[in-house]
Amino acid sequence: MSTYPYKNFEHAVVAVDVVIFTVIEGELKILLLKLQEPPFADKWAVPGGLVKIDESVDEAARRHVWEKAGVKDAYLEQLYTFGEPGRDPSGRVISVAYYALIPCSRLHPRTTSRYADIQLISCSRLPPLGYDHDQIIRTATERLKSKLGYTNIIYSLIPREFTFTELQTMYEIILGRKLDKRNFRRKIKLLGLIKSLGKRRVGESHRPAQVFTFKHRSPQVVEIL
Amino acid sequence: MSTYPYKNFEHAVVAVDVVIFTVIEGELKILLLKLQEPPFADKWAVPGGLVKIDESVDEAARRHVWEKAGVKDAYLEQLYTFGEPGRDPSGRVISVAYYALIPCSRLHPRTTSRYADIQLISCSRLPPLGYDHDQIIRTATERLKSKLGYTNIIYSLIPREFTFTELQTMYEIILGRKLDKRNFRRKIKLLGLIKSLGKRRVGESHRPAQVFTFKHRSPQVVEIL
DNA sequence: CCAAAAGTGTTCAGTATACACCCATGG
DNA sequence: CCATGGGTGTATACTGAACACTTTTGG
Repeated sequence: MSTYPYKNFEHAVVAVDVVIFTVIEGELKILLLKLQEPPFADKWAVPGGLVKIDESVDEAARRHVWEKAGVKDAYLEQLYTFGEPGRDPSGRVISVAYYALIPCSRLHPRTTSRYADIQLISCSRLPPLGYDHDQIIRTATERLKSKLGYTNIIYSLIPREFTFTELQTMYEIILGRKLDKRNFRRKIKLLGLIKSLGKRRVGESHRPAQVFTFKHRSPQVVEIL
Repeated sequence: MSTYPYKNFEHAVVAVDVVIFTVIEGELKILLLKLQEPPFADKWAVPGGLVKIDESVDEAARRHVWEKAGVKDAYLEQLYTFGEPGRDPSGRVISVAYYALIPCSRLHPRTTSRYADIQLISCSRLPPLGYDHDQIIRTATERLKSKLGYTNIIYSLIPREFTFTELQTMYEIILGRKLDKRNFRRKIKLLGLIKSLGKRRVGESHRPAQVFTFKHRSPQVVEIL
């Protein structure tokens, strides 16, 4: 890096912060770490950290998802870049925020010595947060809700095999409102995004439900709601 | 900054790049600068530069709009952050891209010693661009088109006073397709975003048109198209 | 009187919404 | 046989799209 031209420029440094969503126990939850050191000791924060000199910003975000949630191929999307001086009291840090979607079945939170307490916490009962992470989480939640309506990204949040009711319930949990069963099923069928696996979910003290899966697991723009 | 904690971290630095749009001569145009030094001599680029240590990223973008276009209160919106290593051959620069909207009547491009050639160039006839600015411009153009459809931001691109046809033409130029006059007028009237100024555009060898203005000049989400 | 753009309603098709009952299973 | 969720169709309101003629001015 001897030719590095910005050596004498007093810079900001770049970090990423990742809001990791999952749906579990009938709620939309976020993976949070308990901070142990000042200036935000005992506050909570989303996973994040500085971007290394030789990795892309996307890679940095993916690395943090892997380190804290144990998943390598989560759905990951850049949200917004937060760059107010003063958002991090310990220095000029500009943060590129991301959000990730992980089905609860695949998520394995990992504690580390630096973050002894990692928890999935419901979006509707957030604890006091450090930095500007409340703002980041609000932005992420809005984006997720909005994107559910015009893309198929829910495929990345639901287990590979699911029933129609499970799919509908997942929408209802995230959107925070009830949907009409018949209209929902007609719409989803018409879009042709999912296919029946020809088997049934048995042993549940009611009529067995067909099991479905998404035909494709890649983001598409489609009018869902 | 003696307590600055990241001194020994080999960082990326942060820049902004701003795609400045205007509509003039019946076309959507972008303000471009001709680069004069390697590695992109004779290529073109959008205005941009490093973020200063004591300014927010938004402020840096606004500063570049002022320096190159002579406008202080343009509509400005963050687009996306481009952070691949290698996007700038001269060092690890992460760029937060913005786009700005300015009515042609208010735009005053300014040359500098560093950028002797500044031009407004049609989106449909872009010259060879340096860095990843073609990608940034594509992203900006898509966002602008999409946002026209569900917000009122066109207020920031049209002169303060305008006729109904001028408003419609501006949509048509940006979207690249014709709209139906009667449907368009009904929709806009129904939304109640604009008001007649009670005067007419005279002297144009056809029936005089009413002159309108936007009631409010702040971004709102409304279903336009 | 001719050219040019302003201004104005109705019809139709497609989509979104509201709504209720029978079915299959486990206990 | 009872409780529980699975599964299905129709009628109505609303919204978006297509479409043509008269008016007013300047030259």
